[in-house]
Amino acid sequence: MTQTLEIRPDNPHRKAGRPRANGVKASTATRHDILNAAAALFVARGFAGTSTQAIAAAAGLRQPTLFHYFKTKDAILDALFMLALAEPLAIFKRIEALPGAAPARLYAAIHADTLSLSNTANNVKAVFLLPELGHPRFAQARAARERLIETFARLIAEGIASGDFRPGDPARLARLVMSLDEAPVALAAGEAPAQARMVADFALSALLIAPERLGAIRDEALALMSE
Amino acid sequence: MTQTLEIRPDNPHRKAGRPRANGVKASTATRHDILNAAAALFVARGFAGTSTQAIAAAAGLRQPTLFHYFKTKDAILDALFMLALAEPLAIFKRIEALPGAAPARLYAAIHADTLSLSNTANNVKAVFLLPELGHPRFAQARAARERLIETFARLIAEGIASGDFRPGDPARLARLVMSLDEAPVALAAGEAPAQARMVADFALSALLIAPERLGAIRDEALALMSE
DNA sequence: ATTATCTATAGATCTATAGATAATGC
DNA sequence: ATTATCTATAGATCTATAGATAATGC
Repeated sequence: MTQTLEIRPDNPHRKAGRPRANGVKASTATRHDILNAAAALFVARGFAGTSTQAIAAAAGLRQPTLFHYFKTKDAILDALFMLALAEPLAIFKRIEALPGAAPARLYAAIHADTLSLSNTANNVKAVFLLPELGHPRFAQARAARERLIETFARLIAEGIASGDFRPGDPARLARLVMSLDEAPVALAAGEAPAQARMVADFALSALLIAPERLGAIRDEALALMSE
Repeated sequence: MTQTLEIRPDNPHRKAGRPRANGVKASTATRHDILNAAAALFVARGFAGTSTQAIAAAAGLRQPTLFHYFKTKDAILDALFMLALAEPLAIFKRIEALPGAAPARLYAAIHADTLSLSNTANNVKAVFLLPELGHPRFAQARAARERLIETFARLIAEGIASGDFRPGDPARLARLVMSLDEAPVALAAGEAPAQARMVADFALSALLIAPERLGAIRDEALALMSE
């Protein structure tokens, strides 16, 4: 598992096209470069606080060139939302179909979500903290993220029903878990796995009636995922 | 305790001044109204995505009137940050001086922080999720918030040393706790105490080696605070 | 005389479009 | 012929200032 969110070069064989004004050889994955630059800037300055000029400059382009790759500025943010959601959505779907007990599957989901988001270049996960996510024009991305939270909620409800988790409102607990996943963290290279484990351990310890089972549940979860 | 963050009317006896263009009688707490309007808009649309025109309209004023109360748009956000930080900073200072054991004091801190933020009109707490908090011009607010996180970290370190909490990196755990406190939640009226309890219970359950002590710790914490 | 507001507007953006241009590909 | 880029710019903002105005206070 742990497919990275690496975006494939839009056109790996590209040679045509006017040279860039800055003289730098064009990347073969300009779209990817734009998304990376935009993610870093949106997270640092906000969406409205980042001009298309700033994104273009960070990607080594003139401002109007962005509109060759994205119809509007909104479309850039939408692509980032969808990019950060694609992998967790696929993994969660798989996890929900697995046979294991609720605690191990919840551990696996939290672990995979934190890891996938941390994996992505330039902490794409932090885009979910942007207020724009709440705007109607990004309803699709918001709905996809709600599906992730609902998966957490279902697994939590299952664990409460089975007597593994302490009683509580699964929907609210699921939101707390998601806010742990999306906690803004500056990760050095290679720290993502440790962060994923810390977050999943923290969440499961909070939910379990018998937290001394954490180690066994972690092992079961990681075994589930490596199948 | 639980002093609310209610802002005092800047000038409760005001009668002078040109009438408003919208005909509505001027509030006696215009500054307060502006902050409330701005908080709701910043959280919904982001800081740069909210025009001073929009804030003024929501407060029943013409756009330039804002600048009678705040020198710049930045100053509005800065006032919001400081407003949301004032109460937790005061409470944390008190808690650190209290004699109780680390778990109860940590419980008290988390509970008070979640409650204080939820108390404030218009979910001011969500302003801490705005990317602008990271900008140098808001360094003072960011530093104040870091002091809150350091209080969590000190209490967590103390609890680990005393054998109450499971081992871990106090600084990272403190950030996880803060992200629970600031989890974006739409609270109906009167739900804030339940949310504060849920967050504090969740955090302490995750940290304690013996989570069956949670009930006793909660009682101790609430007793501490009502002294 | 003081206060809180207003109207008008300068100057600085910022998004997106139109259309030219300099490469490669055939 | 197609592609990726460029330059130039229209039109729509948006912040903040200047200075007038309509109340109350003395």
